[in-house]
Amino acid sequence: MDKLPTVLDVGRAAGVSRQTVSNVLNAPGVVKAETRARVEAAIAELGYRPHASARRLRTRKSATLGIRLDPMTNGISGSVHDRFLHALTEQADARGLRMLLFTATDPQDEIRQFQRMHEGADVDAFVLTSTFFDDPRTEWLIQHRVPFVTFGRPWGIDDMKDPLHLWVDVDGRSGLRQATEHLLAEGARRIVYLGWPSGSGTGDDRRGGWRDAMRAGTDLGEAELDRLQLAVEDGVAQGREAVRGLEAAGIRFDAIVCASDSLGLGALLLVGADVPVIGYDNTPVAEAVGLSSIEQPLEDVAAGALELIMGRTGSELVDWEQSDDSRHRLITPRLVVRQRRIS
Amino acid sequence: MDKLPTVLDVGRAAGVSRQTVSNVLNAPGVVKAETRARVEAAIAELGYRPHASARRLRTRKSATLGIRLDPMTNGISGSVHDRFLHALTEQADARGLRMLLFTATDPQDEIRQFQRMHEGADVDAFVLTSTFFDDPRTEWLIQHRVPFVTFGRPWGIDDMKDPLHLWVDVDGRSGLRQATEHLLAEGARRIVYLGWPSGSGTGDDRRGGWRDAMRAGTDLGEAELDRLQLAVEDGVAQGREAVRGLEAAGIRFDAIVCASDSLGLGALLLVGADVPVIGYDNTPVAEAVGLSSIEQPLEDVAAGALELIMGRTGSELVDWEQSDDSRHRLITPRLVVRQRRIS
DNA sequence: CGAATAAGTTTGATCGATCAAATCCATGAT
DNA sequence: ATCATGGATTTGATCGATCAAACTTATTCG
Repeated sequence: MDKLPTVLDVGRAAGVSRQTVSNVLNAPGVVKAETRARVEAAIAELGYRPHASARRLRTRKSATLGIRLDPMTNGISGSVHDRFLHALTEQADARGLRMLLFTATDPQDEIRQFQRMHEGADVDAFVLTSTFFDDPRTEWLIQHRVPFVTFGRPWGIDDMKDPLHLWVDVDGRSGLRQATEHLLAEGARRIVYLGWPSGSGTGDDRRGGWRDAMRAGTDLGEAELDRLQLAVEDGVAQGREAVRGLEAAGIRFDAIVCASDSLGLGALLLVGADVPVIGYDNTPVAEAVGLSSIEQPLEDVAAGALELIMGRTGSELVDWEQSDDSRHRLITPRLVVRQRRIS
Repeated sequence: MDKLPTVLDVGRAAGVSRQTVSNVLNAPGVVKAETRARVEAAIAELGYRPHASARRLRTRKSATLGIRLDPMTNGISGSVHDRFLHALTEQADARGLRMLLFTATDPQDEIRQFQRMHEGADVDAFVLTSTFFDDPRTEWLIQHRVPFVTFGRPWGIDDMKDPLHLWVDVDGRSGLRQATEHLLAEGARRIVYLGWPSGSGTGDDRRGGWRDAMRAGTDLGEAELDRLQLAVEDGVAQGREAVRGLEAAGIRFDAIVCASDSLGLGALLLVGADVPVIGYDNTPVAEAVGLSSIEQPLEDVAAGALELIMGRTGSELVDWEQSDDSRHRLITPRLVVRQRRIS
């Protein structure tokens, strides 16, 4: 046989019509058990595989999710996105879905890609990461009724509960609270928060967790807390310099919690072994140098994203405009305590 | 308009037939310039986008490459694969190609996926990474005439020049030679090679580079070189213990070159600041701690892979069984020297 | 007993594009 | 003036599957 077998060939071999073969594959329930067995045997014998493109043309579904691969050069925290992608691909695979990658230079370009891929029936839905304030991408997707789910809350005030916006996120506030409480329990009092400038939803959320725990667990006043709070761009060097500045200013502290492992490592490189530091993201770097960190359960995030968009187990899109289920998931991260290896 | 426009709609709007529209898209040369302009205007006006699945059904091409996402190896060096994936996706995108991800539990499972995706016209070709000795996957692909290219040489003795096996790889021997020569130039003499047990092509290749340079640049005998050569499994802890063992055995050394950044970091955590260490892969960890390392130019690897399989600029498969071009690319890595940040 | 109902299967049409062959038309050679 | 030539465009068929409706056959009920 030269050509690949089609439903017609299988039907002939099993003595049934093409549609029956199709039914065996897509709606086994309607076919008599005996017939089904015969067809299944023929499928196995001929090594038949459905032609994905033909099916997609007809059904206008692709069983494929699109996700953008960030340019993401600055290594260290890039691994979060990569690990999420791993988890997502594995779980999608288990549901018979596949992930189509693409890149884009900017949000407008990304929207153009959305359009192309969705209209061409390349993908059924999109998974977005690193959403930001008033994200034009989610607006476009909602407006054009293209299904999607984001890893990351829509930080705009109103969007937050927008029923059309499905999202999964990690509760950074809880993460920082855990980290801070852990240090408090170990006897630390003056705990520094080393984070990013205000404005990023994610960063503000994490800072909030530290403040919550400090307010509840110490008697430091707001002004004092302000002094223990550092805001710099992400990066190892930035983290180090920030802590250096703190020391130079003569501000005492006995532990540090950070918004990222990059910052955490920067701090680690400067302070003595007696000052505990906790990072965020639990990257390979943290593991390698023995930096305690907050682990984002990305498997759960991926599972949540798929669940929201495809239902609990299916590989078909859920009618998300009807469904009454909750339209988001907030996942609690976990503190990983490590024994320091450097410094 | 409710439905998306098709070639027919565009044709009607421009006063031509559907095939002419198709030609404007796929063979602009055969259409008269004036007509073409009219059709292009109609395309823009209606916002027409070709339906990818329909095109694929007819042409049996998908303009998509499949690549397996590894099951998340031990963090630190996993980033090489991820960076390669980034580079590949970006360059594929520039050619109008897309990358389809999948996962597999083992080589047999992966082969099953090859079959499914290829027969379903989901992908035109595959990109394989981390090939190994007598890899059943490449054998299967060759046997079934499925186009593919590997990142990594086929380490089997005969496969190496197999004209049906397209491959790109990084010249690890050159990398280690560069690293070793750099240290020799800086005055080191007794340079340790910290690598993996024999048997992996990649590892043996790298060790060869160190030995080349040591033979040429020192008067140490073979026996002495054997003593300076460590073979352990990859990992930070393993690297550290190996070096500790060396010290315990009373063997003197004044520099270390490694087969990976994991091993390099392990070594770094143990030796004094006066013993230079050079890792391999130039991972974010290396950058963060200031470990010198060997950078694999993954953009070049990705470009080479696409070039081999799709031709210099095209987005169509090259007739690789005919082509007389070279069927592989060996890329030279680059030493990145850094100022130590820890220890 | 005949008609309504359900279960199982088949047939015709369709998804949107491209291939292959046919048609049309202007030009130049005979 | 006739016919071959080649460029530009159109028509018919097809890729492989699924949908929607039609058809068979067996079963049930008034």
